[in-house]
Amino acid sequence: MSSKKYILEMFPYPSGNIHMGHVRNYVIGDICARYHKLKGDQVIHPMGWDAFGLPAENAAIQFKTHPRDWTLSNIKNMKTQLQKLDLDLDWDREIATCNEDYYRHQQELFIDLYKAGLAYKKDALVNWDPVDQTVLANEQVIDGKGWRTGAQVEKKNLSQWFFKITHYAEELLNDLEKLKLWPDKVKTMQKNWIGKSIGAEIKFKIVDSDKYLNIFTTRPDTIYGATFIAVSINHPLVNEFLDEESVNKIKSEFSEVDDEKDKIGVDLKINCSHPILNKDLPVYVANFVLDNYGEGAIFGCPAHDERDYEFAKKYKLPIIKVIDCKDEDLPYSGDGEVINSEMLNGLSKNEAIKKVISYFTINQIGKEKINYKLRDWGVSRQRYWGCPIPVIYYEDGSYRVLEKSELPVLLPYDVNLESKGNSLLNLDKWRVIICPKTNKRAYRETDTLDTFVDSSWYYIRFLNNKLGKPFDTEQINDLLPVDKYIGGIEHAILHLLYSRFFMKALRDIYNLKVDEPFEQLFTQGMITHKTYKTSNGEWVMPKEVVLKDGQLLRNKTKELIEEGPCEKMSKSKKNVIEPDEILKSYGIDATRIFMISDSPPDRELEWTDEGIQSSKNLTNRIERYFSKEMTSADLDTEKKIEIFVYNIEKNILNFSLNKCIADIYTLFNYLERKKIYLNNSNLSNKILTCLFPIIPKLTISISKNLFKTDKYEKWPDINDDLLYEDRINLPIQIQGKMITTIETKKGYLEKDILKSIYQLDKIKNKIENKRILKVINVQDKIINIIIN
RNA sequence: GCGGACGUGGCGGAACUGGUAGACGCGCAGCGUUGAGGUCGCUGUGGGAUCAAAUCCUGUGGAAGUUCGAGUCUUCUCGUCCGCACCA
Repeated sequence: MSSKKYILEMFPYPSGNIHMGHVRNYVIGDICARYHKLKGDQVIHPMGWDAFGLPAENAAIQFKTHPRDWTLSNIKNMKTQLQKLDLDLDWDREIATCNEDYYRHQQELFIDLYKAGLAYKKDALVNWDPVDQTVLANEQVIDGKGWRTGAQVEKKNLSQWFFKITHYAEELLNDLEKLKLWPDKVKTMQKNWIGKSIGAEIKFKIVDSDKYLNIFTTRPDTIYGATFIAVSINHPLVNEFLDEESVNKIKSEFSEVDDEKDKIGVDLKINCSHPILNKDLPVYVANFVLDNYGEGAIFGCPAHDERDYEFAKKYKLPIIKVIDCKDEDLPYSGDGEVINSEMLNGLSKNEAIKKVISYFTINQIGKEKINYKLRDWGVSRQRYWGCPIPVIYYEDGSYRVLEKSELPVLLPYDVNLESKGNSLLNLDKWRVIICPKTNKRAYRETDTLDTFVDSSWYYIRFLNNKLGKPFDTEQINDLLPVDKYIGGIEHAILHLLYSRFFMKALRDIYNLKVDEPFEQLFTQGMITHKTYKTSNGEWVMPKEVVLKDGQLLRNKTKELIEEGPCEKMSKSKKNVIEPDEILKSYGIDATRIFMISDSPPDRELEWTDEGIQSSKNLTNRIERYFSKEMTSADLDTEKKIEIFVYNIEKNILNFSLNKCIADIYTLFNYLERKKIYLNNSNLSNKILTCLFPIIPKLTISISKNLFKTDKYEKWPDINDDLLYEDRINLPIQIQGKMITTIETKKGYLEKDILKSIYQLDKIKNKIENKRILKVINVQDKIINIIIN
């Protein structure tokens, strides 16, 4: 039964060289792809380049070249390296996102998103990376630092383009359940990132003003315990009531707090009235209120929230208990009976929440509200080397998103990268145009799109990379989702969430029948290596280290080397192994075997010299085996080979590739021990066909010799009769403990087999003078004898 | 703090829906082939008792439970790794 299989590995950033992580990734995918081809499936297995991005700009400055030249030459080099890996890739589907032929279609998609209301522009407080001089998405800020530069991210108010990913928050969350073949870990990470919580939005009236302050809470049941209000320093209210100087003063005070968890605040000297009680609550600016969650404002209920409690203690604010608990348990945030709360007294938490929300709704001071942590995706980047956003601005500040007929907006080649910030800004001959529609002077958008936009739909473009429009609807419906998507876990949120959003957005715009881009996700583990250091802390590459008289020495200088723990291969720690060098000394087949042999593919793989050597020994052994003179094979051999075919197939389908290697050893151990050599028999062909996806080069060279062909045609069909094993070693237990086994035929009669079992010495000794209470016979599996 | 994954020999790891724990590999030890060995072949290898063997005991982080039977299921506990983290 042939079907369509789309097998995809995450495409690489063309940084210059292929590293071992790529090799592992692509070998895993390649084994799948080759297997499916042998099964007669119509396989799509493309490769391309995530070719826009900042490193190219930095490298261009450093090496006095151009981002485009640098990128294209890297692509050329890496393609040569990839081709040495014997990967069965559809190179005619190749794309590079920096090519006009890719990004012009992306500009079209941008226009469609805009028309659908899914792309919009707004002033927003954004994450500014001061080193890269660009805005970052929330997903690209880790621990308050830029994901690439590690620089402390600043907040800036800028007018930016956004994609409305929040429109799909609920669906992105719910559809995680449909992704049965995704790792739970990734799904949980996305779930937490989307961060749905159900609560209420409450309007607090600002005293002596006709304005209101909106606050989101998941605990409206504690409203009677509210004793203050706190807002984030970036809340609009702050700018309204304080001048810039005071705001800056507070900001610097906040940034001086050593421990980020220390709670400090400044009294804004304004009050809000309590929505139910007749009292006023003071409003503070507090450092612990997040501006990017909820409304950027909270009501403080010190008795039942740790942070509010700490804050109230510090600023001597009242603490009112409204959930029944012991005083020493304060702050208590658990469930309990509501007290001190007039209309809610005696209710449980959930009852109280329900009742108070309905009260708010009726009196129009609040309502039920579902809140998500997920924010809209800011896609503007103040960088040159990216996809131009197809928008122009007029002198009056208004803008126009271009028509599709005005595309493409080409990225100009001649730029001065040495200038500060985005070099497009200084390129007036590109930036300034006369709008063909209005004949007015206009300026092109100089921000470019986040490169994660490029990678959000590349798997679609692979389906037809030559089409004059972004994609063909029928083809998408026919060939998507990707059946197996293989890559690193580091994209668990960013790329994989954005791609899911894109698929859904395109579905809605174009009436596609696909909801999710990737049916199965497989995250491969990192490759690690021991680290080596000299006594003065200098990292040393593994190839420079030699073992002499039990001591590790640097081969050139004879310095003593300290061995450190196994860590992810990284340039900075120099614990890297270069694929090119390994290919030279061990060949591609041994390398492919080692990539999958020692650990399951989703776990870490430790690189060892012994490991690659034993992989090499295995390829030598296989080659040697098939060069021996043929001997005759018996039925048992045929059965063993049938089991081998069955296991290899099962293990490839499960991504248990390490077990495939074990299967290979098991088979050859058996054949060689019994001195059965198959030479150019059909059985050889069967074995070699199964080995072909794993070690294509070697198996082809063997088949040229034995069969005078360089092709393997078809994965062997399994003969179930040969898999069936008639004779078994039946384990016998007494009191559930293994005693011995007895050889027998399947389908034995219990009373017959028991007769022979009771004759066995080991059993006889144990049951003498005992009464047999019960015999449990799990037919063809085990017999357990219970005695008193 | 919240969430997730996991804990099996000297090491990497096998063990399908509970049914012979340690497949396979690495390492180690012994023997052999070879002028040589990043080679190859054979044998052994969870721990303990016994000169040795047959044999016996014990054994999947720890404690308890369910079951004829638990690495696998349940509860508690300890530990490791990863992700998120002042999320109102």
